[in-house]
Amino acid sequence: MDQEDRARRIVDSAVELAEHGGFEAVRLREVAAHAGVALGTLYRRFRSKEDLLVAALDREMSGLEEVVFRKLPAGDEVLDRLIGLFTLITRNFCSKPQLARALLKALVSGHPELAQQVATFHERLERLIVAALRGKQPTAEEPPTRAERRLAWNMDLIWFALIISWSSGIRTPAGVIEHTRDAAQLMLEGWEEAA
Amino acid sequence: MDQEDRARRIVDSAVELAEHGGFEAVRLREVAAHAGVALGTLYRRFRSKEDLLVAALDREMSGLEEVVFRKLPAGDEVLDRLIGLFTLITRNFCSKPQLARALLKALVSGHPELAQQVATFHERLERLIVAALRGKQPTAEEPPTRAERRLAWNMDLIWFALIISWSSGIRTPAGVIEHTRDAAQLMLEGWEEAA
DNA sequence: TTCGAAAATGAAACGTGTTTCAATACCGGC
DNA sequence: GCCGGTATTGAAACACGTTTCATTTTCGAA
Repeated sequence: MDQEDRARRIVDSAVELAEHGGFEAVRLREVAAHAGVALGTLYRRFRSKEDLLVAALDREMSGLEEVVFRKLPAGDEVLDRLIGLFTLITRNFCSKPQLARALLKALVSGHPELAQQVATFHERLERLIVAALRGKQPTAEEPPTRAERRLAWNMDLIWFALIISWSSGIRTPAGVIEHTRDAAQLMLEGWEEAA
Repeated sequence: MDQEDRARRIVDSAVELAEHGGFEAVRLREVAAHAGVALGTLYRRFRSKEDLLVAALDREMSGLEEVVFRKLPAGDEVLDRLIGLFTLITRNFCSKPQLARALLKALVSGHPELAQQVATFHERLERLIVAALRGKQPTAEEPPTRAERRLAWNMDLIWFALIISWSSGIRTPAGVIEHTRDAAQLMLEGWEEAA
């Protein structure tokens, strides 16, 4: 029951509560009680509710990375692999809607102290996209090319905006995937010959 | 001092407070006092703080539309006109950072009752983008083509994600503009011959 | 002008994020 | 084993979004 354990249990409790009732259901007194710690302990580890939920998002991303890197979406065509990746992560997010919306809300909360973590989230997503582009994980010897980073960068933004649209209630998961495919097609025009 | 007036003054007060102190500075008791109405009156017109701020965003968008439609960004090239538009709206947003962040926060808050207004925001932005693409406003006789809507749709998402990045503190206004240009170039490859 | 419904008011209350603080428990070094 | 500092606890308090409600005001129709 060291400090690590405490932090882990706090995040566990937050995730559990968020899965059922979303952002508002993550009542910090309840999180603390569930985790078996005092409210002050929670605030020693996490600067705010948003900070806590962003930590939870970090963990979710790790799970996603493990899934993706273990078995990269197959497909002979770049487009197929991209679509495979985005289908995977969109389904992954939307399968726990309340949790995903809570984590997204924290991510876009705009708290300045979370800026670094927000940046990291996008970097991790871009790494996944580059891996899907290539069909394998980039190595130190073969770092992402300029073109790859450009495309990953843009697809990250597109998917991010789409998942927020879903979170806002103006798009379905299927709509997110469909539009992501359309954007990928648009941006991949002229890709094969350039490669 | 009819109902319209009251609602207008409430939004006025919210904007004024947001300009100085951002989202947290929009304290509803203060908004109501500034507007000369009771708190209950505010809650009769607006369902929540986010609803109020989205109404303020609506008004800001009207101002932006007036500016853009009065003098559409010039340029012989499609790309120049697009860049002109996004430079304009990015500067417009970022010139009142606290206000913009407050309005964005409300926009992405995920409250289901705001879904329609969020959708409308994107539609208005897409209309501006199509106008910039053409160099003139679309008419009923010449509605946006499929290709135009596709591009506007994607550029809307890109810019939206970028402005949220700015709001999160991970990008500067110049970075937003720069990246928007890059995305526009990428998506405009093969545009001229297709037109 | 009068009447009734709708709107507005003022004030209180509630829930929850966040802060504070004194008291206590823990833990590594002597 | 003892000591000092650090982490934890429990509880209280504060701020602010939101709700409620009894009372008063406004306003259009008869």
